[in-house]
Amino acid sequence: MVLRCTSFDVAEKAGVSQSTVSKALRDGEGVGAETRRRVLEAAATLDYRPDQRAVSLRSGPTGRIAVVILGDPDARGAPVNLLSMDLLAHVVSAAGDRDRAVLVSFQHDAGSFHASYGRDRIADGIIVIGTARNSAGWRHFARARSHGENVVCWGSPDDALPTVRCDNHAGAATAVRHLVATGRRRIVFLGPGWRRQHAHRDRRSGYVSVMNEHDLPIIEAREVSASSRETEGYGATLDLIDDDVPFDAIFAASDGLAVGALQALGRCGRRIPEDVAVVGFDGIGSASFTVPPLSTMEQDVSLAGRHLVEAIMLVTAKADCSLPVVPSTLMRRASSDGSCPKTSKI
Amino acid sequence: MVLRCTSFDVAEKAGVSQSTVSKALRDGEGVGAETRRRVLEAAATLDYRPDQRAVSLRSGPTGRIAVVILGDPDARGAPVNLLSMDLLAHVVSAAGDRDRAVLVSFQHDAGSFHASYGRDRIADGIIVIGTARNSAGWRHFARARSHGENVVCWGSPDDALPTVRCDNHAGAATAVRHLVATGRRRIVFLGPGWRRQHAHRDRRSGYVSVMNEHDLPIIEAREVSASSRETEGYGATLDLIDDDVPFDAIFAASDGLAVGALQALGRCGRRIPEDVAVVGFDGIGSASFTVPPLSTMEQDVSLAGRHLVEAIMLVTAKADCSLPVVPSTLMRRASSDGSCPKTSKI
DNA sequence: CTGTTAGCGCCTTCAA
DNA sequence: TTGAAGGCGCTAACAG
Repeated sequence: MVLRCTSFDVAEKAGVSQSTVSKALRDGEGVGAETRRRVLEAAATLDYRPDQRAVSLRSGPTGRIAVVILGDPDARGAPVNLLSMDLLAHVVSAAGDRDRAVLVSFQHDAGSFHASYGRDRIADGIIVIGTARNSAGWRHFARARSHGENVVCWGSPDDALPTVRCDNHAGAATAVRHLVATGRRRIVFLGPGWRRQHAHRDRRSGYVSVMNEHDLPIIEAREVSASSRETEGYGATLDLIDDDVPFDAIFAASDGLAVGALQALGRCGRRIPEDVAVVGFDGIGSASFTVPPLSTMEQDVSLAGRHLVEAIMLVTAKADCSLPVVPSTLMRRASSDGSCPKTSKI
Repeated sequence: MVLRCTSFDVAEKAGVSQSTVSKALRDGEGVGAETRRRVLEAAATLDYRPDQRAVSLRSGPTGRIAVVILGDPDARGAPVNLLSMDLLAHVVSAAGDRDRAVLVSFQHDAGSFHASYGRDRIADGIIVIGTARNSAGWRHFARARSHGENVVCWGSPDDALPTVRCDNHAGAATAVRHLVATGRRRIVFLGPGWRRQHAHRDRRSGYVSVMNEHDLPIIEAREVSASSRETEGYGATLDLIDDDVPFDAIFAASDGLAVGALQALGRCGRRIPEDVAVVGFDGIGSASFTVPPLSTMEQDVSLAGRHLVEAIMLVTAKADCSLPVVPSTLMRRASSDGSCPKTSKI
């Protein structure tokens, strides 16, 4: 076991005072070269490292960022939203690059939300990443912010918190234009069961505007609510088929929905992309491993992660920051491109 | 902004001394009822909360657990191993249940590993979750442990660290028995390109022993190394087909490999499961969303998460603990069960 | 250039 | 029952 060893031990061994040790180990400013050498040597042989709690206690901010993954209110155990997890990974990486440690928690139950990271001096700011459905959660963090917590977020259904988001309208328009350009005319918009959210509205409006541009009919899948996006997409697509709605393409507002649609189409014998082209939105990594690989609007999560970290640092420093919009790019894969299957990643 | 407010402020407002505040807010032992009431009231109106850094500095352990996700050495940016992320989520949940905060970091580059959480008093112990390939990483954490860090892990290729793992041999045997029971005879073992690891050996040995039991031929896919398991599985399966190896089932040592196999089989026109049944191993959530849904040996990640947290707490407390083995259960889905597609989750 | 002296905010003996 | 005093380990003024 490591015996705890303090700067006093180092001081004794080097034959200097404790404060000299502190200075020598920090920047070395105002310490004689020879003295500094002795201190460094003593510290090395004793394997000394400063207690970060004391350092932090003394010098103000904690140097930590809290990341809260806000899950579905009815989620049991751990959440599995792939996009959130993907973004989490990038936020952690970006925070590391800026020398910030990251505290992570998963929260979903109303009644057990925890947002007092700043007050408790556990972290300097909070990044909330979530799906829009947990209204109680979003409200809780909005309130925490008005009580002085530093908060920025991704995925909020509204504008109560400073938000980093994707350019949903433009991305949706790009996706739909791609479908139109490849000859599709009866393009269905497949939205989530829960529609009261920013991202969904913007993606839908992008779809609508391009369809109008081309005088094509707006076709919307019925709302289906289920425990996962995949199941929603599956159910909604089956409904379309049951209702004998003619369609030759689906633009899904999220990859989860699109994956469900692929399954439903497969089960009903529709060929993809010959009979129906499918394009999703989000860019979860596993989308490229569906059969056939799913075309999607891929959000730049890496950039989003960096933006979130920059934003929380600025907010914490009380600096003004206009929150940036993250671009998305079309990944053409086999699900929307019968004539060109080689664009598939594999 | 929250003005920092200390126990001295509360003391002044309540007309008592600071140490009385401390006691009153803690357990209330040895404090008069009326005094305590006044203190609580003052604390409430001032919205006082103890600075956790000071609390921790004073009272020993940090109350935090570090979780390190060890990624592929050549990973650029953030890792995407689904099982690791899934497990991370469960570890964080389990830690929350035991009142431990979790610090997360993603590490992959040799040369920038960070393991001195204990020495720096940043956390009391480290849970390393990783894929076996990052040998340098595993070595680094093993060394850190011998220097006094408290470490437990999941996914280590060897036994240098206390490890929580799945019952790989038994799980593999279950999977292969299932294939045999449903009439398959020429069952391929599809392993990863990188074979020097515990999990792989045990899963292979489970396969071999059941095949031997039934006098069936051992058929192993060629090793293919690629940047992802999916691509490895894809390539290895194509090789099998190119080599005209006859087979009617694939048992893949991980779901990533299995997903790649599904893609390759799909592209070559083999029907699943009529021509080839496929069973994976791991239980990443998205396996149920492939087309067709993938049968797999699902590890109990939730239990694994709890075990890891328990283990690190015991190790930290210098208590003995025998590390438990996590069971896996067969999820029968359409990829291995032509006659019974309804067992699919959707 | 170095050492002494105050704290950071809290918990915990020990007297009163 | 309460308060005064002494740390936890470190940083940062201020003297020497």
